[in-house]
Amino acid sequence: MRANSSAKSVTVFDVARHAGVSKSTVSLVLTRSDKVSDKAKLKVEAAIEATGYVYNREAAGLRSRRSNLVAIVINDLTNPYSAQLVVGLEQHIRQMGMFSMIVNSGESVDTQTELVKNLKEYNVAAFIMCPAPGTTAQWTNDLVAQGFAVIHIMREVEGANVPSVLPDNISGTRQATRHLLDRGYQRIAFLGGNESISDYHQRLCGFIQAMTEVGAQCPEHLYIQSDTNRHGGRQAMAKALEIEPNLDAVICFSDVVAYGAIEQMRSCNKAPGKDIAIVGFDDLEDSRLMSPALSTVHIDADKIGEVVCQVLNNIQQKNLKQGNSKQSSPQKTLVDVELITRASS
Amino acid sequence: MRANSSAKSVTVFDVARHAGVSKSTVSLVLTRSDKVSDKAKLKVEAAIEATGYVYNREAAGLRSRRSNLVAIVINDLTNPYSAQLVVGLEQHIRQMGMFSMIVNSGESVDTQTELVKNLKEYNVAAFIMCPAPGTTAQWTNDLVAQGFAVIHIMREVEGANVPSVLPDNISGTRQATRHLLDRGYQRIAFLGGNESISDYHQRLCGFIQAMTEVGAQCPEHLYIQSDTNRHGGRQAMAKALEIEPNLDAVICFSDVVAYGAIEQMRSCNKAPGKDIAIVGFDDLEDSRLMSPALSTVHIDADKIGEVVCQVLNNIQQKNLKQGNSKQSSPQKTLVDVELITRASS
DNA sequence: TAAATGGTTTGGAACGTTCCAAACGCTATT
DNA sequence: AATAGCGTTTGGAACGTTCCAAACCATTTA
Repeated sequence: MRANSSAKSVTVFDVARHAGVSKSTVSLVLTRSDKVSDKAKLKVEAAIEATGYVYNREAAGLRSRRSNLVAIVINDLTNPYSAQLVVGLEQHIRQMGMFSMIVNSGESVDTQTELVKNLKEYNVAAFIMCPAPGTTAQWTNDLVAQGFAVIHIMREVEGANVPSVLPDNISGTRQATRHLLDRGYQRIAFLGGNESISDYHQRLCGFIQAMTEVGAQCPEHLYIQSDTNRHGGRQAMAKALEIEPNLDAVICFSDVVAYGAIEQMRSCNKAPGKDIAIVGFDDLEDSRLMSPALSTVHIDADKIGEVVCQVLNNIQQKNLKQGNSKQSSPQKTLVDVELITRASS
Repeated sequence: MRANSSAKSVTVFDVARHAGVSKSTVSLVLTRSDKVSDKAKLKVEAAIEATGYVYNREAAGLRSRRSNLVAIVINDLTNPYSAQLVVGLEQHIRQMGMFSMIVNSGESVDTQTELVKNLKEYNVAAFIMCPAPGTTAQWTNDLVAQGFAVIHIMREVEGANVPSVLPDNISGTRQATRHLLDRGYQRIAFLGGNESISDYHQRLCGFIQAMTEVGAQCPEHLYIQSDTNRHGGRQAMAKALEIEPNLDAVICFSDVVAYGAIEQMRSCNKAPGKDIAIVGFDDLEDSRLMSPALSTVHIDADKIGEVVCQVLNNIQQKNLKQGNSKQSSPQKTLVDVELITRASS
């Protein structure tokens, strides 16, 4: 708890007295109202500076019921792509005059529930979340019904009535697969990912689409699920080589999975990019710098942040106009992705 | 801004009516007071459940001036070690019944200033921060004087009157250097890091201590500063090899720097662990999984979280007792580190 | 029986802001 | 000179909680 300073804090009244105006005028300046004269505004601003006044958002929020607090509920901060995404989001949110706080569910739906419950008490305006596996449509829709703006990123929840912003996963793996096929690779595995998350289905779908488009047979025995971390990548690669020792290429669910797969290749004396081609997904900075550099599907984290903010803006506009007919149209925005080919394929 | 639900929100009064008690009794239950009968408590809890009441922390904070919001101001979320640290902190903070929010300064002191200014408006109880380079003692002390609890992690600010929790950097690089010397390496460089952050000095100091302890000469021309990311590591390694082509070992400021250095070694056809031994600092998960696995100094992120919470508790106890004699004793807690030797050395 | 005790409960005031409707001060119009 | 109009300013009430001192009630004590 905050230190209980006996010195009472500086309030609008103090500022008002110092500026020779009323508290109401000070409030108008604070809320950037346009119906206050420039003269008054200057006086008040000077008084704020002089008194060391700090705005009390608790009091303001209590009275106005408004909030400019946005919660970013991320699935796993230790995943480098998530971190990158969050940083992009943060910047755009700040640019639109709101304040963002980050919390981490660690892929646990229970933690996520607990966090959101707490955040509601803080009167956040919006939840931008990458839903943990197991998030239900019911729970999500309840949140919306309670008047919170909710936007899903990276993942969708079937039946949830909220807008989502996603990379074009299907296009990404489709491009990657086409690329491998064009280069003449034949025995291709799809490594990593997990059925409980929506992007897995989409990325796998792109793979299947590309395969069927060229009339190749889909190697269902080579869809190898795993945890979406480095260790999972190793395990998936090991299993793939066990099933098909003559594997000549792999598409990975993510770059991190690819890193694990590469480690595993190396410990089997297979050279990535030479013996086995490999393509990732995300385009982490490391993928560009490692050797051999990893071919991968680039997702523009900054662009996602931008789109999320647009969507957020739309929701707020709509809420302002329509009052509270919570008929949100759950649009889905796909952000373009781009295959980057490097030495690994 | 939060949707302006015309349905007025459920308040303590509604709960009180539903439970057949007064609002004050409800408040006592909410604040977990022990001076409320079990019977009343049960009735109120049932009413809370039935009415769908959500606690309004803005109102509560406005009246009580208390807060259980802790801000974690991290220097760089995209740095994997920072992310790991933050996750550890978050867990411990939640365990002690407080709520933590994360914000990212991105190593920019201006962003940091802006963020903290905003956070003050939200009445946060404490700032746990890894100060951005350029953070001044004056600014930090002002923050303390305003009644906020401040704890520095990972880095210190000279002259700042706040407790800090740090890994034992000196011991870490000292152990690492001793290890290399014991193994017979002679031409050792110290790669990465930057004078503007306190841990650089400490880690370099450990290196120098170990060298002088065995009577070796300190290779000042091989202290090569760089950005603390992968790219910096590459550059530093390149420079080191230019200065001393017969280099046989390097100590890196961090694992991430080591990753970059390894890439650079490889593109010069030097095998890490064979031609040049390399040791990192942080012990990221990747370091264990890569090949050759990276020797490194392990920092226990979870332990740091634990210690930070203890320190936070102490501050709060003290503030509760002493009222507001803000005579904080800025103790410094070193968390033990451990050298992990692997194939890279 | 009356009074003291000690644990519970309670209503009113307060926290610092925004909202609202009324008042103000100025210029332009009648 | 009186009025209308318009932009600016203002005081009082309200937001939902906690604090506080007083009231209550069931026991125990005198």
